[in-house]
Amino acid sequence: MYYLVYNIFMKIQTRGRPKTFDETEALTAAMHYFWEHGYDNTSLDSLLQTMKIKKSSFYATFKSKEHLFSKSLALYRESMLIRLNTLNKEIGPKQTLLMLTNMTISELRESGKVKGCLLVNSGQECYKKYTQLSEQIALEFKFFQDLFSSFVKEAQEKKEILNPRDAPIIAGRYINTLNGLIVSIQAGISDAQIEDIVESLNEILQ
Amino acid sequence: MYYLVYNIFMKIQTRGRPKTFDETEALTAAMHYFWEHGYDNTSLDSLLQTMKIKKSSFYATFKSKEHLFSKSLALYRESMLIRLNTLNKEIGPKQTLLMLTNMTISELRESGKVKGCLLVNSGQECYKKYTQLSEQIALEFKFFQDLFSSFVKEAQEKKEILNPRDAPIIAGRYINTLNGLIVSIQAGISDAQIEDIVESLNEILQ
DNA sequence: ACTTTTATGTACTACTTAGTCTATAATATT
DNA sequence: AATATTATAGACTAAGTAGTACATAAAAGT
Repeated sequence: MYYLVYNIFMKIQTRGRPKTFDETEALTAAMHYFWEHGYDNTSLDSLLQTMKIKKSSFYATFKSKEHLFSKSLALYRESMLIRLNTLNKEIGPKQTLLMLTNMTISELRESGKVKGCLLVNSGQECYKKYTQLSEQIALEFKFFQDLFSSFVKEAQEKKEILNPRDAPIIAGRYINTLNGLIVSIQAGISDAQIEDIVESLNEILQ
Repeated sequence: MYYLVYNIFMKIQTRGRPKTFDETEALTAAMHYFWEHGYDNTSLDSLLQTMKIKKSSFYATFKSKEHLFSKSLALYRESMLIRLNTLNKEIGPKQTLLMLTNMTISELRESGKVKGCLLVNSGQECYKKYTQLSEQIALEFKFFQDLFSSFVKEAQEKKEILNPRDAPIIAGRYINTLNGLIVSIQAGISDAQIEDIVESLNEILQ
C-alpha cells in the first residue's frame, strides 16, 4: 500500500490516441502570452498560435480560456515559488528579495520595457468582469504577500535585515515600492529617478 | 479689434439644428466611465448609455471611440490641473501633494476600492494596441511629472520641504510610492500595511 | 480483429464589437 | 418662404469573439 504523490507537471498514461503536444509546454507558452498581453487582449486565436495546438485540442484539454488562465496563474505561482526558494538557498532571503528589483532593472536594460507582475497586470482587468478569476488573483496575491513576509522574517533572524518592524510591514513597503517602480518605468521616468527608487528599495531592506 | 480667447469648455453658436446635449457634460461622463472601466472594457453601447446620446450624435461629435478617449485624457489633465492649482493657492504645495494621498485613502474608506489614476490604468492597456493613444499618454505622464516637480520645488522654496535633493527626484519617489499604494490596495493589503505606506509618503515630503 | 477511448481538424454558430448609411427633423441664412 | 446646414434616430455592415459539433484518426484493452 502506498500513496501516489503527484504534481501539476506529471503526466499519466491513458487509453486512446495520445496527445501530439506537451500540456505543460503549451500552458507555459500561454502563461507568458497572458503575462505580456493581458487576459482580454489575448484572443483565442493568438493562444492557439502561441500554444501550437488546434481549437478542439484546446477545449478538450483546457476547457475554456478562463480555465486556462486560472491554470496559468497557478503555474506562475508555482514556478515563481521554485525559483525564489532556489535563490534563497543560494544567496539568502535578503538577496533573493533584492533580486526581484535586479530582475526588473535588467529586463528594462535588455528589452527597454518591463512586463511587470502577472497578478498586478490581471488584477485590475479581471476585477469587475471575471468574478472567479478575481477571487483566485486575490488568493495568489495573499500567497506572495506571505511568501515575501517569510523571506523578510528569515532575513531578520539571520541579521541580514536589522529593521525590527513586523515582517509583513517591511515586505509590504518593499513590494509597494517595487510595484510602483514598474508603473513608473512604464510611465517613462528618468534614469536618475529610477536610480533613486532602487536606492530606496535597498534602504527598505536595511 | 480684439482677439477671441476660448477654451475647450466654450460653445460656439452655429447654423443648423442645435445639439440636444451638452458636449462637455457628455465628455465628462465618458471620462469617468473610461476611468472606472478602462478603454477596452468600455464598449460603445455603454458609452452611449453613459453619455445619454445616440450613435449618430456620438460619431458626428466625437468622431470615434479613440478620439473620445483622447479628449477624455485632455479633460482629465485640465480638470486635475485646475483642481490642484486651486488647492495650491488654498493650502500650499506640500499639502496639495499630500492631498493626493488623502484622496486615495478617503476614496478607499468611502467605497471600499480605488479607481487609481486614469493614465496609469490606460498606460498598460494601450501600450501595444493603440500607438497614438500611447504617445499621448506618455505626454500626459510627462505633464504631471513636471507639475508635481514644480509643486515640490515651490514647497522647497517655501521651506515646507527641507529635503535638498532635486525636485523631480523627490516628486518621482512620492508618485512612485503613491502609485504603488493604489496597486497594493487593489491587491488587498492590510490596514497596518496601508498606514505604514502612508507614513512613508509623509516622510518623502519632509 | 474488433471495440472503446481519446485526440485532432475543420466547419459552424451565436454574439459582440466599432463604425456607416439613410431618411428625417430642427435650426440659421437668404 | 425657400434653402443650406447641422443633428438625430435607427437599420445595417463587416470583422472579431469564445465556444460547439461532427467526422476522422490513433492509440489501448479485450
